[in-house]
Amino acid sequence: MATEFISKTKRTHSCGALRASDIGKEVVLFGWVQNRRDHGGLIFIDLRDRDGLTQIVFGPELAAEAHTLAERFRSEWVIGIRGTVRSRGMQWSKKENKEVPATNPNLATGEIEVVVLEATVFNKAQTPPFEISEHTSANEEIRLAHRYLDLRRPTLQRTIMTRSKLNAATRQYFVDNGFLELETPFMGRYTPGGARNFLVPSRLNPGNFYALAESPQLYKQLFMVAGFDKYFQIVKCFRDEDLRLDRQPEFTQIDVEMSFVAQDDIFAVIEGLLKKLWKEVHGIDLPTPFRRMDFDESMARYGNDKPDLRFALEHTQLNDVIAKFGSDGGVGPMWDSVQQKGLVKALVVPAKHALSRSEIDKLEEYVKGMGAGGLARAKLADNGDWTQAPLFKNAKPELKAAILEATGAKNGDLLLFQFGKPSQVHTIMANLRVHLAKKLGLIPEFGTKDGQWNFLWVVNPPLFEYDEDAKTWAAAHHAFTRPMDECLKYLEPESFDPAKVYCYRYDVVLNGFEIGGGSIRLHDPEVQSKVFKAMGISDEDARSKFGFLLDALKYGAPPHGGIALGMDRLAFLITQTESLRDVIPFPKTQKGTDLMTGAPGEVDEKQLRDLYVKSVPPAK
RNA sequence: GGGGGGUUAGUUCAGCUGGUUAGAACGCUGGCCUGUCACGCCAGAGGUCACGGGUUCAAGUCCCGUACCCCUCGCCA
Repeated sequence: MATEFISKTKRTHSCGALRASDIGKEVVLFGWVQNRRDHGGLIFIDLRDRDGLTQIVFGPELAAEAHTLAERFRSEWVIGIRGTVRSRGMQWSKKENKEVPATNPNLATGEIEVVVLEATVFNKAQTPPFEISEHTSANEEIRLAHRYLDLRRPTLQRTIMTRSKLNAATRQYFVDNGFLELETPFMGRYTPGGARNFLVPSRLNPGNFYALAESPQLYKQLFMVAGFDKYFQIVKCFRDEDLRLDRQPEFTQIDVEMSFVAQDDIFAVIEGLLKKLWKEVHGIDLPTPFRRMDFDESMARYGNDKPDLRFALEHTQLNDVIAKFGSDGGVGPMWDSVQQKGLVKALVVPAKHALSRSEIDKLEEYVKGMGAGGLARAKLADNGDWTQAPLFKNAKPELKAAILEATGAKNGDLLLFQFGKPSQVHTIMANLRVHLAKKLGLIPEFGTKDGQWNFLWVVNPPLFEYDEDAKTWAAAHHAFTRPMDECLKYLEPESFDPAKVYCYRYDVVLNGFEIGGGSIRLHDPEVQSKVFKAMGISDEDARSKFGFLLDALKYGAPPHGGIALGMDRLAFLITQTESLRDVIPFPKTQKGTDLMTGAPGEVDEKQLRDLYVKSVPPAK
């Protein structure tokens, strides 16, 4: 009967389509039973598909057979109905003390209902482990285990459909602008450096492994060498690193590379794309060009290279102030830190956000969790006294005055300090800043208030960073980034100073999340060789690691550069959801497992033998 | 690898200072109900208190360990 129904009776509308203008039409709807309200006589059912909800009504005298069937309907049964669209009846309003139209303003289809003439059941459903609705409160673990049910919920359906829209708009944008969508291998050769790779054993080549691409970086540069001067791809990438709220082991990038361009050209292309995406999804016009900030400035003021500019709570670096007074300042630990090439930073919490002592103690616990020794503080009393500030007990008044001047702190404000190893001080203060902003209600715990889209380009970072362990200079990002022309002299032997080499690298940041990053590449083999030399990598080393790319650059490589945007992060931010997992249909847990399929799982001994692989579980 | 939070009914949670038969809401099952819309009313079923040890006359509750989930530092060129 069900199969007969579906072959004879074709769907005429989705469950979100019908309006008052359709009244009188005979329609066929298919969908899931969201909800049954059985009045003994009349039965109301909200029928759901991905487009919305439509109220359908079964009356005993209208279609007795369908009504009898509907008495047995339960949540999530899949049914089909044929019926007539009609206006909803009148309803007695106690509030207004008169008859009012029984419309439901919460539904797009709330002006109408479909009175059923014929109904069929395609499938019954077990009672689901959680309610399939907008307002489910089931936790993520149970939802991930039944992801196919979670994906049936309107919220998730909307974000997944938005993602589809982002994909379509992205392709449209690049194609319209003359880009070619080209594909690159997932399985490639392992290249050292960067993220840990997932490895795939080669059956045909015993003992050898493919690496899953952590990005198409090298291939897209080779496309430039080959002359495909505008490339894009929406592509999966794989990185075997620890997961976070905004990191999954497999994720999607919008990968872009262009020839004959300078940094500004790439910015314009990406700003155009983001403008289009925000217009498409939110109907708003993002102001462009985006703000730009030097990497060094971002580190100094915010402690990282992805500052959230929706609020202030900026850092102040106090090294100069502390150094000016030296050991006379009376704050020994800070002076020691400055002498040991450490960093001293302060953050002012304005008086209006008054924090209790126990709240500040909680902040101290929070920063200790990141390895801080403590959280030095000074509460400025209304008379200007420094209270709760043991560190400053012997501090010179002039030093205190200088700190106030540098930070702009006023009576009633709270000063928080970190000092020590620069990278650690930056990280702790950067996280403290965001943590405080959430706690003080300056930004929401997650998501984005409408209109608060703070885009930013972070530009001009140093090319190298010093590797304390290896005692060498290493590429801060990758070795194929072009140094700024005015910095090239610091690669020459007579004025060698890697710390002063800045480069054409850029990150695009939105509300504290890095949504993309790229660089202008090194296409000149001579400069490339100097860069390797600065890192202590010989030509032979470089050749053995990146030989094919270095070769390619010698055969007439055009100047080129590119960027990759994190599609998942973009989707997560644009949909204002809580986590990347909300915009990935089948995401993995923090340990990289799939709670639905049970991946990763064990395999047969024979499968391992075929691959010449032996499994050695960790000793307990 | 480190720090923090969590795990009690199908779901979300409460369960105090260790003390009789572990509760609530929603959901589920049955009944009643012709204008509801997260319908309403009545009744009922539903528990390996994550797992393993330990302390105790007595453990959901205290201690130790393990597993899993979440946030985070490290890591992510």
